[in-house]
Amino acid sequence: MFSKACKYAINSMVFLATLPEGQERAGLKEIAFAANSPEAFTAKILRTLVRENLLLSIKGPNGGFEISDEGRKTPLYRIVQVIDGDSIFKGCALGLQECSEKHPCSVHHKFKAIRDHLTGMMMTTTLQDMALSINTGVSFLKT
Amino acid sequence: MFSKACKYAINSMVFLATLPEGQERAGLKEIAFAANSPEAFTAKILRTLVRENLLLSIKGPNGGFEISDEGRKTPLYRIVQVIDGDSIFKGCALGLQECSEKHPCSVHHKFKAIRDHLTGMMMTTTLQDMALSINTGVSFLKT
DNA sequence: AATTTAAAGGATAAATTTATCTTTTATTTT
DNA sequence: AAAATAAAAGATAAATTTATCCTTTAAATT
Ligand code: FES
Ligand code: FES
Repeated sequence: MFSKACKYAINSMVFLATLPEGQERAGLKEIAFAANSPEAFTAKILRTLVRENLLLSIKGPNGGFEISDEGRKTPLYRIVQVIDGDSIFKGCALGLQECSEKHPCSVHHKFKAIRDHLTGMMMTTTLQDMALSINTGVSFLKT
Repeated sequence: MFSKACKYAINSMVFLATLPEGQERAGLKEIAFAANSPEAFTAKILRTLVRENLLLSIKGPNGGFEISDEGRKTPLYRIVQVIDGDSIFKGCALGLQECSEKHPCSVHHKFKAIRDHLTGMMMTTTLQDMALSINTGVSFLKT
């Protein structure tokens, strides 16, 4: 469904979103541990998120990463789009170059309904929402 | 969503399912062309499907592949399961080792609904259904 | 200013997926 | 029986994704 890079990105962002006001900064090591992702690979992914202004990064002692205000409000959709592109939201299930009503594949109608449901869910679920669910003990970040 | 190998498998099977009674056999070349898939790679995938008894293969002159009766009735679900495994139907969206109600990730409830919808659709859509939709001109196999 | 800390950047490597090519085996036709 | 045909099998290669490592840059502390 999503690439590993994308899952690492989501889990890193959600972890940062769970941190309380005033101590929202975390270092790479801490993030990678919390997100269950390999450190160096995570670093690379975080830089992408920084470039997208979803994260702030601070160098030097006591440096690290913070989720930006924008990042906190960001829907899950955006993370997936940034890391994996939007083929999962737009592409044909069976590999036709274009998914369209005009030239549909043999599962288009059934598949589109599901894909749109997924898209809607991803667009309306923010990292903040996910973090809250974790902070209230309803769900979990790690296995 | 699905791997290329999986899309090639589905499109090859659907193509074979579109062939009319009495001339249901096709060679690798014809199949690969119809399914828009690379020939040698397709050959490898077809062998997997033969091993699963979803296809029959005949060597020698006028040889080729035919969809088996079992294959014709097979739900799309089975092709995906054989080629990609069932992580798409069972796995956690965010990478937790187990997807479960007891230890859910932060999108579990929302995601599970969608995933189950997908699973249901894939279980109830047979290759025959897809082939019929193509044969009646409602949908298309190639771009 | 010098030292330490931690991210940025870039090079490299491992693993997996996708793709191709060559030889062997089975089958049909001559 | 010999030749031709087409899939099976296995080796190899290219491309992509995942992962690690090393040097540079920026910032805080001493
Ligand atoms: S054309 Fe295949 S999903 Fe729309
Ligand atoms: S635990 Fe993540 S989808 Fe079920």
